[in-house]
Amino acid sequence: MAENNSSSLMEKVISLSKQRGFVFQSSEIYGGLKSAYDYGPLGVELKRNIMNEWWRSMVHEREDVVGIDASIIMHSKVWHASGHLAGFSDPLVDCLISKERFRADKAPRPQPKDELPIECADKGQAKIYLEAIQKRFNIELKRNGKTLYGMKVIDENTMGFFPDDSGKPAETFPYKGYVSPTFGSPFLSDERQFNLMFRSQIGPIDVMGDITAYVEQNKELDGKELRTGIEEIVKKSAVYLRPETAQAMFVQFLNCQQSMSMKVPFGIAQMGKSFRNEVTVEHFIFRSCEFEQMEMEFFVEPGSQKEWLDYWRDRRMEWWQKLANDPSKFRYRAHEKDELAHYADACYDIEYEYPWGFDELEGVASRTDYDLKKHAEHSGAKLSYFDQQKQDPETGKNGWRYTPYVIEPAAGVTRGLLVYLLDAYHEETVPNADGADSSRVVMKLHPRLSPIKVAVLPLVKKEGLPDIAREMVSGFFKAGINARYDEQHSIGKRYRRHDEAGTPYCLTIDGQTKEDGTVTIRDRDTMKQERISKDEALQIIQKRLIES
RNA sequence: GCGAAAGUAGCUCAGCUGGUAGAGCAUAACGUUGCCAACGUUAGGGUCGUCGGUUCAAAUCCGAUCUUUCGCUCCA
Repeated sequence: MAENNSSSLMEKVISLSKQRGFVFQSSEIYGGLKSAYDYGPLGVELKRNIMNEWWRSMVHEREDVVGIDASIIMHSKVWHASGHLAGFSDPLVDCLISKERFRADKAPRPQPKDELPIECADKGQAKIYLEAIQKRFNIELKRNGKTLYGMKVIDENTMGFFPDDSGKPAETFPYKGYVSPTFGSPFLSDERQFNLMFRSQIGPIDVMGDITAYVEQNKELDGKELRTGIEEIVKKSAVYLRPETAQAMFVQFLNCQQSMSMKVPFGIAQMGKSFRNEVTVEHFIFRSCEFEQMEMEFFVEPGSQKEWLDYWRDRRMEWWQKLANDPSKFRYRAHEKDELAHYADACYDIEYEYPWGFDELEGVASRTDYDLKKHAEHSGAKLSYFDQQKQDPETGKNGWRYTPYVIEPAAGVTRGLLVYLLDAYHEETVPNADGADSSRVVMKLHPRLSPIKVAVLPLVKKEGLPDIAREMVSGFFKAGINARYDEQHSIGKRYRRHDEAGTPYCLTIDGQTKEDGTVTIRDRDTMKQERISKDEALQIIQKRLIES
């Protein structure tokens, strides 16, 4: 088998995705929309199959997990309680010279009397920046190689340009208290809020009307005051697209627990779309603003979270590996303390070795009781659990009321789809009809993930063979198996086409079928064929799908 | 957001210094063949990402913009 060059594997998978109908660029005929993707005829099947497998293993096959499907738009108080509305808007600043954008709270903070050298990447850049500063601020900094100097912090709010050693500034500027991390530039824009959640307005009356009226009535206000006023108006009817599906499980914790009489430990699972205004989008469908998640919140007794964290990490790892050709490409990595989100006391990332290196596929986090407590606090609901069988560890009395701890396996569907496309892609050298080498591309998707399970192919388009094939196809449909009739082109070409689509089995109807009622079944991976009875074909394929 | 590269037929690409677009594969039809990318004949398909500028003339030069890829930054 020819080894794939990993740098071009991504390109090949993207190209095949488009050609075979797995993934298309969104709005392509209008020039495409930044990092939004559509799932094509095969992609939608693959995505659903991944999600169905997840649902089956996480919900159907478990007595201790129930599912929900919550709305994408939730009460905006949910996001206040979860901390998303605060945490989502980080103040960002642009360097006016280099155009670098960075987070103000993470920037270096030179103190009064400190020099403010601007370290450029090279001499050429230094010259360009020198000119830009001269043009914009009308001061001529000194240049030494790739460093520009002459700026100094005077006090907390002021910096100055010191052209000589006299100690007197030729010009002073307001100082923001920090400089840009890469160049050390103190020439910065104001801090701006970048909302990472998608905001919209609910209600039929456009909020622009209220804003216009407000602005007209408050013409004397300055920019900052106006902004605050407008924010108030907008926020009144603002709704947000969920940035994760998890919050719905916390908010519906009591309803699920009570309606289904669930006893801790138990979980609530959900699959669906989430939305984030990512700062950067990258790697095809790996990170995009609209994405799909498969999340489960597993509620456990306080103190047992470590044990359950390990349990779910292992279960999830097994699941990913079971459906892949190469389990060695998966690993898990414990988060460092400084990497942990504010709500977590431990976290594992399940990572996959993508063409650009190991990167996240699923996070298994121990979220403590943070979320339930926050929602209890903000909503006034009693989001706790009463266990009659247990003793309260503090009072020693029978019956224990506590806020459950939460273990959260949160997987990206879209990332999973990318992983399985990458894992499935194989190029092989196989003999052609004359025995010479020819190459074939085959998507070795797990049969249960394959968009099409079985292709039924009449060897020729005549002698009644198409009728037999179509009859078999409808038999598969009745059994709930996605089959496909295909009569275009030579038989060899049809096999190769279904190799690329990842179809695991091809049934071929030939002249002998009419004589003895047998067909050939061809295996995608081995390319081996056997003759089986036409009437047993459905059973045989059903059996292989279950056992695979 | 910054830097670099790219965008020409469904796909992969060619098109040299400006002169009104080509190949292979793919697609469709007919014929022949009949088990691993067959052959023959024929056909369809591009306002060269978009907008603007220079020019007698722009796929080609210039500017802007959108999109993609890679690197940086970011990823609560």
